[in-house]
Amino acid sequence: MYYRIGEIEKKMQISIDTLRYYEKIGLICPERDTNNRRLYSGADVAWLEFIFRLKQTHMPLKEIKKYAELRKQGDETIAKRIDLLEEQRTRLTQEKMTIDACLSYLETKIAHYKTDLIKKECSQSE
Amino acid sequence: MYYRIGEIEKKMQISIDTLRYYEKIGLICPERDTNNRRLYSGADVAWLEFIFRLKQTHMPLKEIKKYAELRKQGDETIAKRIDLLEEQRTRLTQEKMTIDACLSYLETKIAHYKTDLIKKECSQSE
DNA sequence: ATAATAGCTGGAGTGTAGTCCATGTCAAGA
DNA sequence: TCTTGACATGGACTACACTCCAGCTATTAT
Repeated sequence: MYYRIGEIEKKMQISIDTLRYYEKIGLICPERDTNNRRLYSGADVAWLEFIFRLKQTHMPLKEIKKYAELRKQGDETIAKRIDLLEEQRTRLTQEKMTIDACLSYLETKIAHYKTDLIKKECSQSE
Repeated sequence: MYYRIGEIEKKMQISIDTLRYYEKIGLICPERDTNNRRLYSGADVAWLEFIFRLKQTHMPLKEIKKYAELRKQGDETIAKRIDLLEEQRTRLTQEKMTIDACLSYLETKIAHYKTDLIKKECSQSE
């Protein structure tokens, strides 16, 4: 099953321009039909989904590209790819901790503001 | 207690250029000494810490600036500030879920690659 | 036959968040 | 007095990740 660029745009949340940009920087390389139009395979779709996930979690395209390069080089690079994925796992675990720290900071701040608000209301009703 | 820009740079992980940039876009407005040099108060430091946290969790400077504007306008805006902080809390909770989804995706992928590696080793030892 | 639709290319432009640089001022130490 | 160090300013430059545009081609619908 193949998809054309417009179908991919609708299927996933990636604009045609972005898809072409990703190709330009070497992230993805779909086949072409006889009229030179891009044909994205099921494997391409899976890869785009992966890219999408990595981007959602703030991996820069440069990093994603490293992984893409390894994919292109074939099975010899599987060990290296595992390394990259494990690094990313570590980063994400770290990031969750950062978020938790920020969340508790927010809670404290919100709580402070709320008591400020109550004080204000009291003084106004005097 | 006041700090000069070089001290702030060392104290926190923010370069002098970035500190001046933040001032330019109106995020922070330190006092000045008689020689026009910036003097950051303890409150400024606390505010920079807050900015740092928000940035760590990917809030764009524009959003941070909204909050900064409300701060400048004084106590009347506390309710609005609570709204912003609660929105951010929602976003971060959401983001944790995104990260978890990506993490389980990574686990699956790593597991697949590892079985691939084992297969490869077996076929090589034949 | 013609017009609309979907695609192509190369290249320019945009927004975000800095980062760098030339030039200048001021205070303190040798 | 002279130099060094820390600061100031305005403005140019950069990296990243798109986004837009002009001009072209091929397929489909009327």
